[in-house]
Amino acid sequence: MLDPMSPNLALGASPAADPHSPCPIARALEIVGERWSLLILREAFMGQRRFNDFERRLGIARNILSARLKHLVERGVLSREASRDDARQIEYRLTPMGKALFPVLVSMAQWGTQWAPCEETALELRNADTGAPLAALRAFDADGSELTPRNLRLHWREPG
Amino acid sequence: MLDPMSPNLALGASPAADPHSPCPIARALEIVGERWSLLILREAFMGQRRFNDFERRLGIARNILSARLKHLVERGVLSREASRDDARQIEYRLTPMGKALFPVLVSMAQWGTQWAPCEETALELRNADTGAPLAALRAFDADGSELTPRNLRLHWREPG
DNA sequence: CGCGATCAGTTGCAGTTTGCAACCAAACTC
DNA sequence: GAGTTTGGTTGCAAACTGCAACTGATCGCG
Repeated sequence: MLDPMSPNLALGASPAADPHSPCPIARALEIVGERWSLLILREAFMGQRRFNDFERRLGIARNILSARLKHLVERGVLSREASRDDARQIEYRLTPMGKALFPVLVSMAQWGTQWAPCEETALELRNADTGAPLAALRAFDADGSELTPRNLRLHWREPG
Repeated sequence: MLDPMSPNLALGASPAADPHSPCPIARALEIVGERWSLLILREAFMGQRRFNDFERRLGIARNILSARLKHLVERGVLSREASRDDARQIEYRLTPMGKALFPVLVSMAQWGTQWAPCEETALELRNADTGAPLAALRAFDADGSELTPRNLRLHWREPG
């Protein structure tokens, strides 16, 4: 499956979706990087829980939805449980692992709003208490200083 | 291509990669949601600019890399220019649109580090000036109040 | 200039994934 | 117990991915 002698195994190398990549971005993509996965999670964050609702709201093929939900459940992003009211109905809910993906969706939504504008962007991010719109995501380091793209650096750890 | 009468065109409906979706997340995914795209951008943020370097560091097939770079250039995420030193070498660089994707990569890297841990996570996010590690992304609203997952709400805009 | 090497691709083909539509079984409704 | 709803599965066609081999422009060197 993976050839350990491959020159590609130098740092950063990975098939597009390797769950054992040293890169956390690649590992995240193995879990939520397939087509539709993040849109399913968007709906989950907006309160949807059921197969038919995901299907209708997304316009996704049923077999694909089935495969994605299974994958997300296996990876621990969603939980799967039959409804108490009606044993036919399966409820898919965000786990803590799934809820922790919120910043990923927020950063994508903000980027899409700014850089891929549309006649009508219909998704809004607001302070639920005051209604104030979301301004921006900001990064801080362990000392509490704010980081900008200029001084926030992404790099491979030196071995040793 | 798109049937305007489709019941799926109720809010939130979209093929997985519809550039005209009212959802900015879907529009973002149309641009950077294909396999490999975010990993290519990771390398770009780490300073890579050339075709052969992307290929070697990612272990990606050349035709796929070619297609992804073309797509990212067409969408405005990367610029493509021949090197002044050597006309064979093409330099792919992040545009402002591309640089603005940094929070997406950061949020994914943080999530992957926390929820898809590995023997050795080798990607680090640090304050370039002090070396302090990144703590977290934080969201603020237009009034300057900090937002948490509890009071940051994602919802469809009411029409009208 | 002429020759081989390098760079950024393209092409052909096989295997995988996606998507549509039809089918299915269990559980609820009446 | 017949029909409906829910959450799937299956079969098949089309699109996408990936490997390997090929190409065409440019470069460095003698």
